[in-house]
Amino acid sequence: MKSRQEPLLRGKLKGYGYRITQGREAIMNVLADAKEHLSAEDIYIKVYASYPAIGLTSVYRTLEVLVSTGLVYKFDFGDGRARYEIAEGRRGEAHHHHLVCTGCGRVIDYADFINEELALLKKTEAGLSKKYNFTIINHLIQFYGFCSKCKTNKNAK
Amino acid sequence: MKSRQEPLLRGKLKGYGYRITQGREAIMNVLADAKEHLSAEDIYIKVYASYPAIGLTSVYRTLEVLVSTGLVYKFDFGDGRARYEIAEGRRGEAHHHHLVCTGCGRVIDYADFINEELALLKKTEAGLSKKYNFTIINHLIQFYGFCSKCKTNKNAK
DNA sequence: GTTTATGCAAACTGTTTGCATTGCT
DNA sequence: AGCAATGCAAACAGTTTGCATAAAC
Repeated sequence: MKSRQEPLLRGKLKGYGYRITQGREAIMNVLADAKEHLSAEDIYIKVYASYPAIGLTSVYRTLEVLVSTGLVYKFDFGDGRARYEIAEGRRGEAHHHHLVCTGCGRVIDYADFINEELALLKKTEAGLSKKYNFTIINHLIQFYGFCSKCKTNKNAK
Repeated sequence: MKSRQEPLLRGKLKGYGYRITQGREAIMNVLADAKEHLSAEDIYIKVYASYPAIGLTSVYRTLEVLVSTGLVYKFDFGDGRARYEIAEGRRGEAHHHHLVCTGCGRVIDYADFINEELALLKKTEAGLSKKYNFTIINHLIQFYGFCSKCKTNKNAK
């Protein structure tokens, strides 16, 4: 079921002067196919299935490269474990932001109001960039609260 | 120079049914007086100065309580160490968001466009809240990029 | 007096690093 | 051939936890 046309990241990474290794290729494929936000270990496990020679260290090092080039986003949802997500999905899937449940840790992607948000962000970025002489590469918008399940059973403290 | 009127958080914390201990009081005072975003260890050190009986563990535990009640915000700027900031400053200081330099880790608070941002956020929150049946408690907006110093010397990779 | 909070030390967890080896190009 | 990337094991850092003691209420 996994259609794998021209690998998305492969060419870009190469363009930055990095070598394409089996491990990196496998990691990029996992990221390209991922529907959810994956932790480094999630990625390691998925890659391991098709390429058992992989090491967790390489996953971290490759992710660092991908994040630093802006090809992959790194998120922190507050559970002490970073999550990674490809910047541009297979078909340039809609940009989205996150709703993070502090009760159970569930993360909901939303794209509602995203156009308005992006319009304002663009304007804000331009202003901030000028005022603070700051080159903006990326942004992060997250809402925290309680999801439908957790709002009912707020017994747990 | 530290004016300490009616402690801000004290009453609120008590209202939640928590006991007011010397350690907690000292922590809350440090947070109330803080101008910057403090890490748990920063707080520990500052509290230690006036109350050497404090333990780092208690700092963590108190912060957890304060964050869970919404009295204090917890941020992650990507350096693997959480930062804490009082939700409402001494005089209800202006709400702000962050500009995070991925080069040197510097964090700039900005309040520009904040009204427009807040207006949109409010609207977005209302929509999301309804659509996903999600109770929104807090939000996080951060821009990542390179500050004036780091954009010139991007030698370091 | 009862219960919550504390400090200490040890445990834990995710991530990073040193180094000799492998494998792209 | 030459240098970047890898894996392994060990180091690391921030945070959490168990437990007996102390302090709020």
